[in-house]
Amino acid sequence: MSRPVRVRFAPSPTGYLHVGGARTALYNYLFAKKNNGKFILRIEDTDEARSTVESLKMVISDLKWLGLNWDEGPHPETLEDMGPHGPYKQSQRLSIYKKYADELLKKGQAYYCFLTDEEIEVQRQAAMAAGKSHHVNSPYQDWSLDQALAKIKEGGQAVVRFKTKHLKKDYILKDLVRGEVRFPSDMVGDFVLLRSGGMPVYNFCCAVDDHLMQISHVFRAEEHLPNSLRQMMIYEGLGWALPEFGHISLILDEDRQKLSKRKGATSCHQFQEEGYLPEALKNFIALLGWSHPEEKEIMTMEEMIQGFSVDRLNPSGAVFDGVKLKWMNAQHLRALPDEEIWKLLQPFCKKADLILPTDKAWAVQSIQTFKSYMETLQDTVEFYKPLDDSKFQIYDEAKEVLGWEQTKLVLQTWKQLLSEMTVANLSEADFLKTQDLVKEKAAVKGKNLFMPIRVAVIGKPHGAELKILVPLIDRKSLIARVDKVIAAL
RNA sequence: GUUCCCAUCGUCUAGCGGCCUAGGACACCUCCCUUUCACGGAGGAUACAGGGGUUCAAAUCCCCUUGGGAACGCCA
Repeated sequence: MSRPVRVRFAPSPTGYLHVGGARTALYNYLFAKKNNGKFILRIEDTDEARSTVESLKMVISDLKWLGLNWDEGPHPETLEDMGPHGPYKQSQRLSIYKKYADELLKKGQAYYCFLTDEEIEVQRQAAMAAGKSHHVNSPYQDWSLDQALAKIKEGGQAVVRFKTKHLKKDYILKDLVRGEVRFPSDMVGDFVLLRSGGMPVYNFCCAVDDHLMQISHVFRAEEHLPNSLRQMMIYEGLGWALPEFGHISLILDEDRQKLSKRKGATSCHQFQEEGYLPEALKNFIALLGWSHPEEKEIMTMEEMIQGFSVDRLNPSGAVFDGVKLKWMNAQHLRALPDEEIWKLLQPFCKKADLILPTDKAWAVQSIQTFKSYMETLQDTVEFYKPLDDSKFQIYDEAKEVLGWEQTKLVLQTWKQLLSEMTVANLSEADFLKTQDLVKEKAAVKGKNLFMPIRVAVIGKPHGAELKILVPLIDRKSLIARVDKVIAAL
């Protein structure tokens, strides 16, 4: 209990950060912060075929976007190791793994195995046919180390396997979220520690690093549960004390399968591009498998940290509901100060080639106008499009309004009034006055009056209140729009 | 197939033996606000997978069944 809290997030860099990984990182982060511990980022890049520096940068950029800052690990900018337990990239720790593999080899707890893929496949087929679990049964497990070394000298290709046969017992894992989990030792076969090229495999590096980096608690996804048995065996073989483990439930898709890239957005980067706020994404994924003690729904990071505890982690899987995420994003977005929203919006406007006024008063006024409509930054751009003359268009949903018999008269009357004015932009009162005059002169009222005007202003019959929308557009532009709509009648 | 995990409204969840004729949130429906649409407000419908125990008392504990999921790699 006195052990200082040190947790880690250990992604393998194979692309942008997946939301499942993000949640694992988040829980580790929250746990560290809550307990005055350290949050460590370790890079599991021992799969040479899949790991790239580009991918590492992607993962790091997502982590940075989320604001999950780590105390030890690759530096967020330079990628250079920071912290006393480096290197933090497993590909740079090869000699360390080799050393412990040798130790296990010498103690007879691991052995060189010369089985080929083909031979293993034959075993597997036979086991399948017999309806048994297919674990490798290596004829080399009882070879002496010298015997194996001699064969290697002759050019033999060998992997190092952990010997499990003699381990006849149940391993009990006291899981922080699942309680006692009992694994029969024969649940796994002799698993690989070192590949034939000498590159270590996940379960081995993970155990070695967690121990060496003095990790106190391991929170990871449920899919790793069976790996825990292998890692427990390694810890036992090396005579090390186990860290605490907590296996978090899986995030599922609509079909209740493990959320995969094949179905919709799954990477943090995608959500960023779609205009989600990191605060909202974190809030949402935090609630997928955890709940605040006071059942808070919309939370700040600080509230999550304060309310976080392992016993509120839910062991059952959670379906990722994009609709709720959107709602949550809207809540966070609308809670932001107007200037802040405007600032966040700029990259999205730029991407859409929107040319908008730059003065602050206009910006704030426009944000207030659209605030109650905003869900993501990306879709907020849609509300701004009609405000850019070059992007003004008449939407299909306006067709019905254009077909009304009074529409032409209303628009012509309004245009006439606008033309007679001299102000650059109408004020709210100005607009209301013109609307009343149109009502009077054209003798049209109700939706037959304001719907055509709305279509002339934004190209569609639904949207924010006209009296606040109109002042955002200059008068000349308004006239040009009316002309366009009249021409389309 | 084998092993392990899981099981409350459609979804996320609260609930850790009596406060539960099961609470909240998203979504849905109705109404109010509103000369549109949103926002907001007020209501509504909807769940303890099934069966056995244990107990005075079970959504809560145990067992079985069923259903779902994951893992069984020289991936992580």
